[in-house]
Amino acid sequence: MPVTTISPDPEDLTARARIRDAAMLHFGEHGFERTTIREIAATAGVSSGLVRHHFGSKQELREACDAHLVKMVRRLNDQVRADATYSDVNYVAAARAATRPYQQYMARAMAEGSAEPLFDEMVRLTEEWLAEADRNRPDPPDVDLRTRATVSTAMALSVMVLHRHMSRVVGVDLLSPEGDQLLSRALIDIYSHPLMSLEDAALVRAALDKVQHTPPPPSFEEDPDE
Amino acid sequence: MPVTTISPDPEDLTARARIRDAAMLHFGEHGFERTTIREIAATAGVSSGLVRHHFGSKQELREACDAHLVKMVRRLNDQVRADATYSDVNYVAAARAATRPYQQYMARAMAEGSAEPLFDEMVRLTEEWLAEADRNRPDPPDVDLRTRATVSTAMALSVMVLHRHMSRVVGVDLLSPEGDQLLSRALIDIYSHPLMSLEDAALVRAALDKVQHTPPPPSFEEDPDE
DNA sequence: TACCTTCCTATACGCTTGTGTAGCGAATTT
DNA sequence: AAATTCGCTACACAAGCGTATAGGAAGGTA
Repeated sequence: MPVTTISPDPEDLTARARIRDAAMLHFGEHGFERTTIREIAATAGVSSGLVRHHFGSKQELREACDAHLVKMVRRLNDQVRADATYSDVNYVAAARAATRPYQQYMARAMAEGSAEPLFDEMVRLTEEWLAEADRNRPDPPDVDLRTRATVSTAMALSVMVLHRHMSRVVGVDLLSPEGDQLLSRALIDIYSHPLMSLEDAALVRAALDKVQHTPPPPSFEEDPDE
Repeated sequence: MPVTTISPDPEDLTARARIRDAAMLHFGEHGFERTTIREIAATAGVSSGLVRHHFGSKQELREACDAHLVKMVRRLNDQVRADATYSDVNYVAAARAATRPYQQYMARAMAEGSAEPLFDEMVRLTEEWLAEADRNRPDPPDVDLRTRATVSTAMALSVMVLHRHMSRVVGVDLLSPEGDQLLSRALIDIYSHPLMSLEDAALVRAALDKVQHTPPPPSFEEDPDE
């Protein structure tokens, strides 16, 4: 399996890299605000001062993590694309499997509004993908490619961002290998079946056209007991 | 429009309610960690001590917000369901419009792993919806109803959770009325068109069966420059 | 040898935060 | 009318945080 390589012993990494990895671990697990520089330093096996020495501030450390994430995902994407053993049909699953080590951090970053370049790039890739899908489509799209790609990207990412809720409901850790199997199958099943018929879609569109010219959205009554 | 009511003047609310509303506002806008009790108190027009008096602790205040969110969404859901002016076909859009005042907070709560009961309830509703859709489906589902409902729910929530990224890319605030129009149309278009053909789905499933019995997922080489 | 840069630690500062406590006025109860 | 509760404020505290600074050890360079 050409893309597979042993990740180096943490002992072999430079302190800077260890700090970054520790930061991604903690940021991914507890979020940016709830993790302290001291915790990161502790799991990296260095002093807290060194964190500042290498990254300047907590915010800059986060940006370094984001940059590293983008770099890694870009590299993995290239690797998977270049690898002939992955047909383009199971490309999605391969890409998801590839980004597994960074999923936790990626999910947090996305949820917290960080990692903008990564989101943008994913939209770009989805655009290419959708543009191709549009060619063997009977009816013309109702909205522009960019918007549809954005929504599709968000949907794909949602399973990462909300994996805690999902795991709780399903009863399986979706970030584990078994959970990933289950999730992949569910995604395939959903992706290959429209949730709405074309007729219903037309009906809703018509309803939308009507609503568009009516007064602003409804507000609602508050609690009586307050 | 029967469901529409004027929301009461903030001046008319009890301090407790004002605090809760202010908390939902700030939590929704900046997240739980980044908002301070003092900020909440300030926008509620009360002292910070009163916040503690009414809610005990910041965490309990959050829980009160979650509870209120659940209550409101449940109520709005009942209203929309009971209202005959909404056909069940544009039910989804109506529900989204209905929850607008709470979208920001809801998105944060979901992303931060809070509001479990609400997610669970949404899954339950999606299960009912999917069960019906399953009846006019040619092929049998590959995974259980619960799992598919969970994934579908997460997807539906993604547009809320990632609305910042999406708005940035699209160039329109998706929480605004115009953005909502655009978003609705995009969702309808996506929901009414499978992103993957049944043949491709079968192919990927087959690939998954093969992968299932091979060694653990690939790990990747680290940066050479560290 | 002397000097400088790089990597790293130790310690401390200043600020913000959530939380605790004391107390006041008004309404309600007895 | 007295007592008690309730809504609310003001003030203080202890802890934890990010950040800053001073300095030591190692290694290269002149």
